[in-house]
Amino acid sequence: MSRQKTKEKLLDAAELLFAREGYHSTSLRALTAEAGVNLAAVNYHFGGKEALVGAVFERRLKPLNKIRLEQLQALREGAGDRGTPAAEEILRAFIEPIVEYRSSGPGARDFSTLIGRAMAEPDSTARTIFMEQMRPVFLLAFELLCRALPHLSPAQVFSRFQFTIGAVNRCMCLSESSPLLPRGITPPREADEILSLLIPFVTPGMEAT
Amino acid sequence: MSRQKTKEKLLDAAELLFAREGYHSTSLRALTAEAGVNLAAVNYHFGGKEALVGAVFERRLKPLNKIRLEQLQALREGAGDRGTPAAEEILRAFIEPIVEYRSSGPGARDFSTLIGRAMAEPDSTARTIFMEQMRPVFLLAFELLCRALPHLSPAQVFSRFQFTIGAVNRCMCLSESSPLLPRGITPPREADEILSLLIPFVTPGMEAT
DNA sequence: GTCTATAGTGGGATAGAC
DNA sequence: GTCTATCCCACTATAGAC
Repeated sequence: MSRQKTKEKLLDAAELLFAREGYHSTSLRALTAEAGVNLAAVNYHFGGKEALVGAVFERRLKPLNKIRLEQLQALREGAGDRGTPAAEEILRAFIEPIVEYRSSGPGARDFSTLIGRAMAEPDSTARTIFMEQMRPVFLLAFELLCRALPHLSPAQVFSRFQFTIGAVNRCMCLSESSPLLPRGITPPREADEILSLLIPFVTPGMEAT
Repeated sequence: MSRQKTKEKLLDAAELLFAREGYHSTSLRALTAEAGVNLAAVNYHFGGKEALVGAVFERRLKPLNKIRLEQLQALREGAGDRGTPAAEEILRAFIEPIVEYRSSGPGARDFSTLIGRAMAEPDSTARTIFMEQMRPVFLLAFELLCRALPHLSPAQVFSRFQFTIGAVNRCMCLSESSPLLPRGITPPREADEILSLLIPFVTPGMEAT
């Protein structure tokens, strides 16, 4: 009866604690306590700690990348009408869903922090699952970008797209309490605001000759 | 007599293993074995594992940021002659040293991977030491950028500078074996090449109206 | 300054009752 | 499906001989 409940509670707690403390620093004891379930539940439902982090990524990333893929595919279809979609539209389809998602709740916010970390971490379950889920989205966006920017070599497009991902990623990790914040500056919080800073930054960089 | 030797060996091994396996996944046993020294040496020379990671960052970051600060200060002094230094020059002074440093050897390469991770990780000794060392460099670059881009608000300059850092950071983490690499693409390896991709990407983004 | 041996802790996983 | 109790292991840190 409460099978779904317990699994969900574990996923929520894992998301929160992995984001806040890191994977290795979070013990199953702390995790199950936070979730309000028994210590053995992780092993029963997921088979172990590693599999749990995989499930955390999969739960959020699947619907998110579905949206991104749909938007990118719509761009590709629609392109027949009026040539190639502009780089800005492609970048928006890639960036907007994650930025909006981040603002959709505290759980989503923790999750986006996790993503930021997964990209920097050495090979791990989290990284592998993350990359598997990202691959089709990344490759489609890359293909469209190459078409939109024929004056650049694929290698150039690839590098610039990586820089773009880095910029987006930095956003995901940026907290209000960054020790680098100069006096009087507050980083943007709303999705719209973040997008209206990010898109005008990455688009000219992508398009530059 | 071999005090310096042992300390250096430990720092080298820590750099390598922390970069490859992560901080928490690296045991003192593995670390001292890699360094070819005794298990107790870490505690004797550094006082513990945490202090060791601090020393790893300090050893590399101090000379690196000295170069960056000098270049930025030279830009500020020289600005009197012909107005304000261009955003591109400021960004180059910030980015060039780390990119060149990365190519200067395998140890430096591991270290730059560590930096990439330190920025995404939750609060830890590594992150604190890193931020302390970066602060003066970051603030001076920020101040110069604000002057070079008077059409932008300081908050805008801050966000865009953060995006820039994200793009640079992404470079530091990018390995040849990225699971996202499309067929036939090889990421750049030489410092010059990386710089000539990075600078033309971030400069137009910073300067955009 | 370096080593061995070990104390002391906390972790992931599991057996078996309910 | 949930719980308690426990096993077993790996780790950091330290004491004390050399």
